[in-house]
Amino acid sequence: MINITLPDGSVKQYAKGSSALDIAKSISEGLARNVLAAKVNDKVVDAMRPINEDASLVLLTWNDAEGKAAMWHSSAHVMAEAIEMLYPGVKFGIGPDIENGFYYDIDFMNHTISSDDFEKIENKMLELAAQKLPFMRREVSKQEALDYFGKKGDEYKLEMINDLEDGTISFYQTGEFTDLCRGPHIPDTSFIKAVKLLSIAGAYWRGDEKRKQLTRIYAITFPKKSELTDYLTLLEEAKKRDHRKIGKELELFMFSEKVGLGLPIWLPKGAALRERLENFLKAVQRKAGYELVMCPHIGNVNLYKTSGHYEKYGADSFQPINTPVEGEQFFLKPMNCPHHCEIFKAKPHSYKDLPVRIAEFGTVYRYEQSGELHGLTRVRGFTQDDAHLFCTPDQLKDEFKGVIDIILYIFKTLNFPEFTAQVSLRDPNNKVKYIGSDENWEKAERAIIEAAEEKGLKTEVVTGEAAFYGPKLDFMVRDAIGRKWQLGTVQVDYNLPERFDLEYTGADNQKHRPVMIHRAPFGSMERFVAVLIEHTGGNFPLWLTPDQYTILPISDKFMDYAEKVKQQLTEGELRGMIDERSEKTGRKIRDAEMKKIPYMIIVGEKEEAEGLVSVRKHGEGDLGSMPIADFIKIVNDEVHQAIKEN
RNA sequence: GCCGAUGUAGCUCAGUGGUAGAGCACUUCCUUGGUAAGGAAGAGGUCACGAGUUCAAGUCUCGUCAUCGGCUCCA
Repeated sequence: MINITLPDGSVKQYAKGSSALDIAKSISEGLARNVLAAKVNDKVVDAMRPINEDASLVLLTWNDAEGKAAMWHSSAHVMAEAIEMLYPGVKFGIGPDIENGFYYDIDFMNHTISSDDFEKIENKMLELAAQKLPFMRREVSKQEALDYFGKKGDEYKLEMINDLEDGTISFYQTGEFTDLCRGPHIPDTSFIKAVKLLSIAGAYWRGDEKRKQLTRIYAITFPKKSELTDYLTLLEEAKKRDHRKIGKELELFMFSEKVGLGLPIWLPKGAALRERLENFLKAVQRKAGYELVMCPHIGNVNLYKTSGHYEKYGADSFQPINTPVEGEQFFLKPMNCPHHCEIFKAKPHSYKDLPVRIAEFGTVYRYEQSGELHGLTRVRGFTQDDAHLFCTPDQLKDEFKGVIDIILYIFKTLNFPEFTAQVSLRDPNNKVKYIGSDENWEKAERAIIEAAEEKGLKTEVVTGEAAFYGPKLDFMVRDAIGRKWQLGTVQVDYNLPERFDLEYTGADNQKHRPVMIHRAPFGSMERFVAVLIEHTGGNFPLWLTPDQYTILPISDKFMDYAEKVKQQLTEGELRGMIDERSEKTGRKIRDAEMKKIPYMIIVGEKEEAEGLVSVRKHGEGDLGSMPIADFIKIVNDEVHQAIKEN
C-alpha cells in the first residue's frame, strides 16, 4: 500500500501501482472523466502512470494550466498523426503546447500545404479523436529510439535523440503514430472535441536561421465545441481592437513609406491623446520629486563608447552621422541613460542631494529589422517616458517603492485592474555573467523583493533573467479581453555609474558610487497608446479622449445656438466640435457613435427656446435634456473622478 | 534579415488574357429634419514599381518595394 496526500491535506491509502486515474475514480466517477493529467510530488505526469511510492497528488483538469498543456501537447501528436496519414513521408520537428494551443514544426518534403488544407486536417483529427485512442507510454533505449527514427528517415528526431541521455528516452504511441516525447499526455484522444487550425508559418529548425526552415502549423483544441466558438469570438474581438485598424479609423496615427518604415506619425487626434497622457505623467512625477530635462536627438560616438552601447550595438544600429568638415561621428540617440549620466556628472553631488531623479520624454531611434516592425508596438523611432534615479544603496528600496507607487497609480487610473510583476534576479550559479559586487547585487535584489512585497504586488521571481548590469522588475497587464502585455519596467544598474565614473560625497567625506535606477512606467508612448487602444477598443476614458463631445444641430437653423453652446462648453474646459453637415440627426448620431465620441449634444428648437442641451451618451443612449452647466458638471466630475489620487 | 501570403479609387473590397468596377468617404445640388445610414448628379485610377511572355496583361512569368502572418532579434 502507498499513502497519497491530496491537496486538502487528507491522506488515503491505495494499492501500490495505482494510477492517478484510479485514485480519481475512487473519489468520483465525474472527476475521473475530467482528469487530463496529474501532478505527483509536484511533477506533472500521465494520469495513467502507476504510482509506486508515497506521494502528494493533484488531479489536473481543463481548469488547470498544466491540464490544458497536457491536452494541447497531446493534440499536437494527434495533428501530427493526421498530417502523416494525409501526407505520407513528412518529417517532424518539435510540437509543443503554447499559451493558446500548440504548434508542430513539420518538413513537408515535396508536399505543398496552405490554409485551404486546414479543414481536411481538422476533420482527420476529429476522426482520430473520436476513436478514443489511448496515449501509450514506452521507455526505450537510446539505440532503440535511433533505430526507430533511422528506419523512418526522420533526421530531426534523430538529432534530438542524439542530444538525449540514454535511459531518459520515452515514446508515446497513439493509434499508428509513435513520437519521441517525454509527456505527459492525456489518457486518450476522446477529450479532444473541437479542433481549429489557426495559421501556418515558416520557422527555422532549432530557431537557427542558418538551418532549414520548417512549416509551422498553429492550432488549438477544446474539450467542448462551445469553448472553440468562444475562442473564435475572442479572436474576432481582438481583430476589431487591433490598434492599427482603430488608429486609422480614428485618425490617431499613420505611417508613410516616404517618411520611412517604422516611423510613426502622430495625427492631430493621436497627438492630443498622447499629450494628455504625457501631461498626466508629468504631473505625477512632479509630485514625486522628478526633474524634467530635455536632451538632443543625436549624441557623439564617444558618449556611446563610454556607455558601452557602441561596442554592443554599434554595428546593428542606424549607422553614424559624419560631420563634413571636422569628421566627427554622431549616433541617433538609442537611449537616454548616457545623457542623463552626463547630467548627473556635470556637478558634484553630496549624499544630501540624493536621490536625484531625472525624467525625460526622450525620443530614441533603434534600427529594428524590417520584418520586426509592427504598428506602434515595434517601431524604429519612439518616445520613452524615461527617468533615471541616482541614489545611495540604502535609498534603493524606498526609491523602488516610489516607482512602484507611480506605476500602480497609472494602472489604476487607466483601468488595468489585473497585472503581475516579474522580479528578474541573477543566476546565482553563474555570477561571472554579471557585473557589480555580490554585496550590491544582494542588496539590490533584496530591495526589489521587499519593495514589491511591501507594496503588496503579485510577483513571480525568475532567476537568471536579470540584465547583466542589474536586477529588474517588469510589469505585465491583462487587457479587457484577457490578453497579456508587458508595459512598465524598473531596472537597477551598476554598470553605467561605473562606466561614467559617477560619484557623490558621503557623510564620511569619501567618494561613493551611486546606484542608478532606470524606469519607464508606460514603456514607450507608442507602445502604451497601442495597448490602450486594444484595451479600450478605442473608447478612451473621457479625460484622455481627443473629442469629448460633438454637437449635432437638428438643422442649419440651429447652427448659431450650436456655436453658443460650444463656446460655453469650451469655457467649461470641455473639448469637442460641431457636426455642421446638412444631414439628418439619425445620420449624425450614427457617425458620432462609430467615431466613439463619448457625448453627443443634440440641439434644436426645444433646446434653443429653453437654453438646454439634449445629451446622448456613446453606447448607452439618450440621457434627456439639461442645462449646459449641468452637462459641464457631469463631464468634469467624470474626468476628475478618473484622475484623482487614490 | 529569413520563409510564406498579399498589394486594384481616400477606406473596405469585387474583377475567369479582350472597354477599370461596387459600397462608403469626397464635391455640387435638392432636402431642414428629434436619437445608429434622406435623395440626385459629379469627380476620383501609372491596377505598388520595373522588366518579360503575348495580337492583347489588373490577370501569366521574373525582379524590386511595401504590408500582413510567423521565425530570428529587441539596449
